Amino acid sequence: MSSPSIDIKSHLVALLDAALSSVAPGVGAEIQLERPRDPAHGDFSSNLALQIAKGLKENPRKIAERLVHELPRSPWVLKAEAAGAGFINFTLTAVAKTAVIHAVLARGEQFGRGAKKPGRLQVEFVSANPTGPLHVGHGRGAAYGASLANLLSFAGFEVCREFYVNDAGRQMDILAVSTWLRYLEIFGETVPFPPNAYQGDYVRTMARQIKEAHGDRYVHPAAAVLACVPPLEADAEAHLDGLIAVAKDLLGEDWNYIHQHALAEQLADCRADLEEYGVHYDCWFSEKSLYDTGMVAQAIDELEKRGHIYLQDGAKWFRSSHFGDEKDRVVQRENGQYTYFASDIAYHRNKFARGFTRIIDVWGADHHGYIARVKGALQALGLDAAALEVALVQFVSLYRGHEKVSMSTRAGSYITLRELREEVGNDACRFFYLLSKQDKPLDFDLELAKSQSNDNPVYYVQYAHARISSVLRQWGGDPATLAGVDLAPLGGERELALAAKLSTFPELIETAAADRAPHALAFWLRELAAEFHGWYNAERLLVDDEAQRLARLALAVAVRQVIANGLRILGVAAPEAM
RNA sequence: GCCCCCGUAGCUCAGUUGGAUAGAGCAACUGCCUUCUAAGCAGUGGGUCGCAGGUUCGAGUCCUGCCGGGGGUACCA
Repeated sequence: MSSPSIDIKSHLVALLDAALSSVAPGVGAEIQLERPRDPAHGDFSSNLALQIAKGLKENPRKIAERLVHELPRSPWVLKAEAAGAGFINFTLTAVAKTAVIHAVLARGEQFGRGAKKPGRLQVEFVSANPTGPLHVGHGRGAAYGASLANLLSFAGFEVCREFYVNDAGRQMDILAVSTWLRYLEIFGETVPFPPNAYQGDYVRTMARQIKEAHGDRYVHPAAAVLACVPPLEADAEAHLDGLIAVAKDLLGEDWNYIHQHALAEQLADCRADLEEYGVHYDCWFSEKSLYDTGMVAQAIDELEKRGHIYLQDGAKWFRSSHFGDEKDRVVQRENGQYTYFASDIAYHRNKFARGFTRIIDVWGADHHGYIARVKGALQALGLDAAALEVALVQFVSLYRGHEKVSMSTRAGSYITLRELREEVGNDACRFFYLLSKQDKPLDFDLELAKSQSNDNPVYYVQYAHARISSVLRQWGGDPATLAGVDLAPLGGERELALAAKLSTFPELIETAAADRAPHALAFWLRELAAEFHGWYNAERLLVDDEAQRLARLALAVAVRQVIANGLRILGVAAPEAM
């Protein structure tokens, strides 16, 4: 059933309720209990007296004292006292605090897992254009999204992790034409490489691969390519679009091959990168498939049927301004092509059609302007827009020392996620990202990350896990046999505090999941590790007295288990030795 | 101009949805390894919570207005 800590909480509520009906019959109040920050304020605290003081027109401190006086006795409560302005602080007995150790040992990996919750939930994250390697900004979205999904799953939700592949549209065309131009270069048919095409070396790599596989099959004279393309100087974007048009024309069916090859290469690289980073998906959803199956057209038709589409200047507009957006938006251009927004409408409509009851989109902060229009479209389609949550991940600014590293995907001059992982390490990387809330801009100093990689907080947490493992090796016994040991020898302040900390784990999972805040878990684990290290330094675990030794080992194993459970959610390894 | 996010210790950041004397890590300084891993521990110093009002028993937290930083404001994705 529920965790011991929650049982104790409801137990205390019952005690307070009894006292309340004795002190102030007929006065109703929602009894709140919280965990005080300051250990001097006990294990639980209630502001009940402060809440009812106004109605009773009495000094809250006096009410608190009377409530304390009327509290029924309990074997779990060591001390209850009025404090401060009128708080009632509870200190639990050692038995109540150490009970959690047995719970942890009994449930193991499942300790802290929330009860199964109704509904199906989707977390969509990263969803980067497969037009080049992932960069450090994606790394943040990946760390956040993956940890959030794990957290929600552990909290009891059914979760589907999804990557939306933007495999349709202009950006993919630009990648394909960039590849082709590099390919032509190899054969001496040099077309000036546009500054707004993809500059990265990986484009040259793909060009070489195509040459090795198919020789000169795709070569056309540079003069023919440039023949009827608008000049670069006049309009760089028109020039690039002209090159794409010419490429499609000259290559015919072969264009699809180059397009497909570039897509497959980049997507494979992206998947491998994320896998190495410990980020796994249940579903890779293709944007192109929305077009192929007619879902984009259907979604726009549906909007049209509902009367939310109008024609202007040859384009189809969605009346999003009627649904909270600043202005109306084009869904189908004058030239007949659908906009990105159109496929986004179809995509989100499809998410609902697949039965998700809660949809969490993790987007880069630069997309925040899309929230209103996407929600507006859902509403216009008669869907529950409130079921869509958007978590915005703010930008990562990369620094080398004091110098800001400029990041441009097209220019190819950026630090990739892979480079970052190699320099800093996967575990440190993921943990570092989670040490700041995703909705705040992050300055990531590479020099600092490297210099700090040795005392990165992640190692602090992992070290606690390794230390306990090491002690267990020295002890030589089977940790499983500790499940039923007598915990009475545990009475030290640090031991009880550590046990009390463990008992907050299930609550932490609940609130962190509800807040979509995996960073709260990272901070909590650091606190747990700190309490353990403090205890470890103050007391010896492998003492001569057997009863005490076993009790301490049981506590240590429980700590190790909870650290492992937490790190697993964050996608960080829990090493047996360091 | 309008919209969104942010402003907390020298630096990087938390702050339990309005609670008690605002906390960590890093950096600085002082101690602790012949005993289970010193990637550790114990301690010291460090604050006008951007500014000014307001709401109430009580504000870092909620409201309004300024100041400062970032992002957005396309028939791009």
